[in-house]
Amino acid sequence: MVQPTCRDHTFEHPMTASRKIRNMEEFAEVSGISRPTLSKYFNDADSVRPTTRAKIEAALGQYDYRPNVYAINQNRKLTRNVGIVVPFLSDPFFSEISRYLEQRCIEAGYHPTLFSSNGSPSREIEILDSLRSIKPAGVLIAPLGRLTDRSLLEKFCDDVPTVLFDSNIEGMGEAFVGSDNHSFVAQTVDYLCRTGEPPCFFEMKNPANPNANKRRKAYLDVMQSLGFEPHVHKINGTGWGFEEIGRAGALDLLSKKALQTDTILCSNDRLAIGLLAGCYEAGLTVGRKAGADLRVASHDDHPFSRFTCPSLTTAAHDYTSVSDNSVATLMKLIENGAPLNNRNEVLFPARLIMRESA
Amino acid sequence: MVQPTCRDHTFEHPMTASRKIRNMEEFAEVSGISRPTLSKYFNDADSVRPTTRAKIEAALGQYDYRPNVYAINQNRKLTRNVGIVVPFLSDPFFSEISRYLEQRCIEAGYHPTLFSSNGSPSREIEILDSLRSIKPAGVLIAPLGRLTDRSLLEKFCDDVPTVLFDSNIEGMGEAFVGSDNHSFVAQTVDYLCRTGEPPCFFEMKNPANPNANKRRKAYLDVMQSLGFEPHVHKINGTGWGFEEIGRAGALDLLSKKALQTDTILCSNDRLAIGLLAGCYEAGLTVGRKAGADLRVASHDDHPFSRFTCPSLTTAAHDYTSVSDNSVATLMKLIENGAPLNNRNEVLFPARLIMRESA
DNA sequence: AGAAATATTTTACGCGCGTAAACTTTTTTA
DNA sequence: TAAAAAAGTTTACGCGCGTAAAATATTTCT
Repeated sequence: MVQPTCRDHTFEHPMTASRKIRNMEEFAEVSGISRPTLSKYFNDADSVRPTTRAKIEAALGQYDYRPNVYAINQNRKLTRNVGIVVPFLSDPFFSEISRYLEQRCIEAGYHPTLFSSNGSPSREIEILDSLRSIKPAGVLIAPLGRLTDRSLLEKFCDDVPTVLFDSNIEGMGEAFVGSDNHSFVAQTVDYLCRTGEPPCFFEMKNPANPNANKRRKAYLDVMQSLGFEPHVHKINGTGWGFEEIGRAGALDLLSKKALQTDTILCSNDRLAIGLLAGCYEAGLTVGRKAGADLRVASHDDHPFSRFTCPSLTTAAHDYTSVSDNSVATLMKLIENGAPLNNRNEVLFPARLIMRESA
Repeated sequence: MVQPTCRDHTFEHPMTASRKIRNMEEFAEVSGISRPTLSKYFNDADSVRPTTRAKIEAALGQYDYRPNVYAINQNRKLTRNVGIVVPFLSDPFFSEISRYLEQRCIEAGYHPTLFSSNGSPSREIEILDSLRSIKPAGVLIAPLGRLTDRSLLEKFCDDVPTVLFDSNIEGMGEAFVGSDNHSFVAQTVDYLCRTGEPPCFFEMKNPANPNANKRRKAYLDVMQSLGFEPHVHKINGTGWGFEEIGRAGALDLLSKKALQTDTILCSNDRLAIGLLAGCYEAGLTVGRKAGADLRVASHDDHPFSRFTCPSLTTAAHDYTSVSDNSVATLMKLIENGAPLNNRNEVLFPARLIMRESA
């Protein structure tokens, strides 16, 4: 293997004309603290006496030494690594929640690493393999759902403390933290029925995400309990291009004049964004104001649903609670050092956000 | 430290009732291949004789052994790790391009790790520190821009082969791969001027991203060369909530009736999305069709610009070329093992996407 | 101040693998 | 088929750090 030559120069830090520290041994010499104590310090700065800590940190200020991560971890059963796995990072919902999760892990003193399977089941498996090799203390995963290889994920969960979030897979992992889909749909349906015609339901034919199925069921439930007849429109399309699927589905539905009501409830905001685009193209106006052709509402409070035209009435995830609770649960698991007796499931209710579309 | 107890069970793989392999030594025993040869194999499967390789892979099928990543890397100058750093992963442009970059790195046999500084300069520095500790063979970074700590990044680039993408910082890193902002603006301005009133320019007052400045300059240039008077509207706002900034800026601008033209060119699509929302709220119609109040165009071809109402006319990045070229450049750097003689800069032109907004 | 409790130092070994050197086997070339 | 070349094996050492045990030093308590 070719070695870089020009990068091997001994770099002199401007504020310290001191020697370059190659390992903990050398740092022990210059700091006057023994290596085992240093080792303790780097694992937990509070485990050494304050005076010792001060000396170490003074030396750190001068010498810019950092323990070798690989050497630290190779001989350790537990690292402080945490894996965060999502199905599709380009989906703003997941990039948003990942941001929260990362933040919480860092605050808890862990090192999060973010992975996206980009909708590919094989990539999801590869990620689990990569994760094994970094010996994570724990993993937070929003699985693909229907496309997830259940037996492989199950084996993974046997070996690594794992908390599922967003997409539940029955019995998988030590815990699940997510949103209460029934609460989402109950609020939107209830609101729509109170303020106008009862909604039909707009969703993909074969949703990969388990939440979609729960939302449809909740829609049917709530409509029945309110004494209205439900109408479900299942549109074609696969993959993660929900906006385009929603747009095409809307155009198809509108051209067939298949709507029984002027109110559409979408399974999720990304479909709704596509549907709004389709309605616009078809020349239909959307909104709750008198004179509009349609009302559209949805679920998730996607970061951009605030900026659609009209802005989207939706049921919002409690991003903060979901991410706080996911991380807290994982930390508890890790610190317990053993699986929970029974699988934990926590669901957070939605918050209805009334905007202009319905 | 508490050790997990229940996870320590010796797990028996269903298809093989064989012993658990703990390290390369043990795998050498069961595979009948010596450890140094195995070591060669795991570093480069093609570096061993085909018959040997077949034996190893047969054993791998049975025993499910995987070398310890930490042990592999701790004693190595060069790893196959690659860092990918972006300023804001929740921005769909960056999540999209990260997806491409990851893919290319994997195809090239490297292990990409994705980081987002989430708009925070201090987090960007922390990421550089984390990166050092995983001894990356190279790094692809889209720096924050104006807020980036230049001297720290420069020091990092001295130590690690680094390619900048999207946001250029003069002289930083071995190469820059990005988009030709002049080409973006030239195409949109030219198109707008040919088809209606010359545009004014809509941007943030203090853009963190260097592309914004180049786009403004290009706007001024192109307008002058076409013989039109330029008008730049600088709106208030900081941070990465561009849509909201654009929306508030639009409402402010419209309420002041400060527009000199019916055509607005936005610095980027996210501002444009906010501006469209603002126009909608203000009751103005946007589009190229007769009867519309305003025309709006922009730059980036943000993944959602296809689904705004109306759909957004914009200048598209060549995502593929930028990511392919970034990764190819980095791989060349890594394999060379030495810095380039002179810094490489590659800019890709835009592709005008005509939609309904202008 | 003296004893007890707590921290630190010394010493020593191990982790899993990279890698160099010398030697042996297999394959290729003449 | 013998010699040369290539590949594999043996042996041995090192990487940087975790960590246990015993000895020593420091702090805290009575």
